Amino acid sequence: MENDPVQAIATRLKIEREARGWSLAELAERSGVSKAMISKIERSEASPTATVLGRLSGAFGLPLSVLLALAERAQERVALQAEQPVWTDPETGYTRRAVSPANSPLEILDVSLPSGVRVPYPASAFAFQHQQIWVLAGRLDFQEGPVMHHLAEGDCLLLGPPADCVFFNPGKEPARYVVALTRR
Amino acid sequence: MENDPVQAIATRLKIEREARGWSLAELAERSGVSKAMISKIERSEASPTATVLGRLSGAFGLPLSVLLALAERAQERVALQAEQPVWTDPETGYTRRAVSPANSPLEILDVSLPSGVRVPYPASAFAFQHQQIWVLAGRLDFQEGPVMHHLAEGDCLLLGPPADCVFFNPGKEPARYVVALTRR
DNA sequence: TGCCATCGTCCACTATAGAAGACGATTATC
DNA sequence: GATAATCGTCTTCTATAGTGGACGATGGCA
Repeated sequence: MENDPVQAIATRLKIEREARGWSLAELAERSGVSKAMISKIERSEASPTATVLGRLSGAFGLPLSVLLALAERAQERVALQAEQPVWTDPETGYTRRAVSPANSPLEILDVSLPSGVRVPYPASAFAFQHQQIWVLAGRLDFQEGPVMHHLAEGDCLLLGPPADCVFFNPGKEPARYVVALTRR
Repeated sequence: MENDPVQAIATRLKIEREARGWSLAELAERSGVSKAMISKIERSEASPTATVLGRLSGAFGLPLSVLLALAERAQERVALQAEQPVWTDPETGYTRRAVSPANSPLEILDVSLPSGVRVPYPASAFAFQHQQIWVLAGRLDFQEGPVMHHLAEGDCLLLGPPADCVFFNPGKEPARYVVALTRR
């Protein structure tokens, strides 16, 4: 029953930070946690308190339980559907499911966007990662900086250099799409 | 983005402990965390470290992420299916879904037990709670102390005084059943 | 009534989480 | 090739997490 999550949190924290292209200083500013402490946590030289974990997950825009669920799957090779962490935005109904076992250099997300919902995504979250969007069902209007892409079922878009983006579902049915990303 | 989980952890920890009828001293012994510290955490006078949270969730037999997911839903009244914490035992495929929004005096669990799987449950986990088992699909052999109950689809069993129990699915199909429990 | 046993909280002390800033290493810019 | 950012780690210090044990309250039980 011995279950120290310090190591798992360490590797996951580093992954989340680097996936966004953030330095220690930048994550420190966004989260309000000192960069010295973040450095220690990432090297598993400290056991963060619940308060600090809450600040860090908040900076990533993730509920703490989802961040930990991702951390716990660190060494798994197979991710059963029932074990995949799901996060639903209670306001919009936007749902994001982490399909890939964690710690893989390639991550797959299964996203469902309700009809009429609009989700912005800041450029800073895209830095240092290559990603593609593939629509499984419904329609998706994707604004990439000044450019607007109209995607329908089966379409796949490769994202360019980092820009502020917006996901929007113009249809009447929920849009379901895959986000696949790899880090630089 | 301010998201201090200390209060939510406090109430959830107390619920999990009391649902099992454990005193501070008993949880302290099972988890290896001092009872003084557990008392502080339950009164949200301390922010537990990841290490301590790992020991506590381990004592409850829950992954840390599930414990936190339950804590996060503290003040919700509606629990969307996608938000309900699910835990799957990787060895047996046993799946448990927490249906009720947390902090309610009545809790509903949606359990799926694969064919041929056997799950023991110690008497200590039952103390101070009243519970019923209702089979939705498949068959379930439920051993309650020395007594064996054979349940089929639609059957509902009211549990007696605390005893060591075993869930077993003798059928070829997965068994799906509801566990409803309330605290004393 | 008196005596244990057990409950949760409080106290004194130690270990460590966490903040602020210094430091060497690396890379970009001219 | 010198200067200046910026990176992550290390150092110092303070706040607090965490432990062991004492304490008053409560509840059987003789």
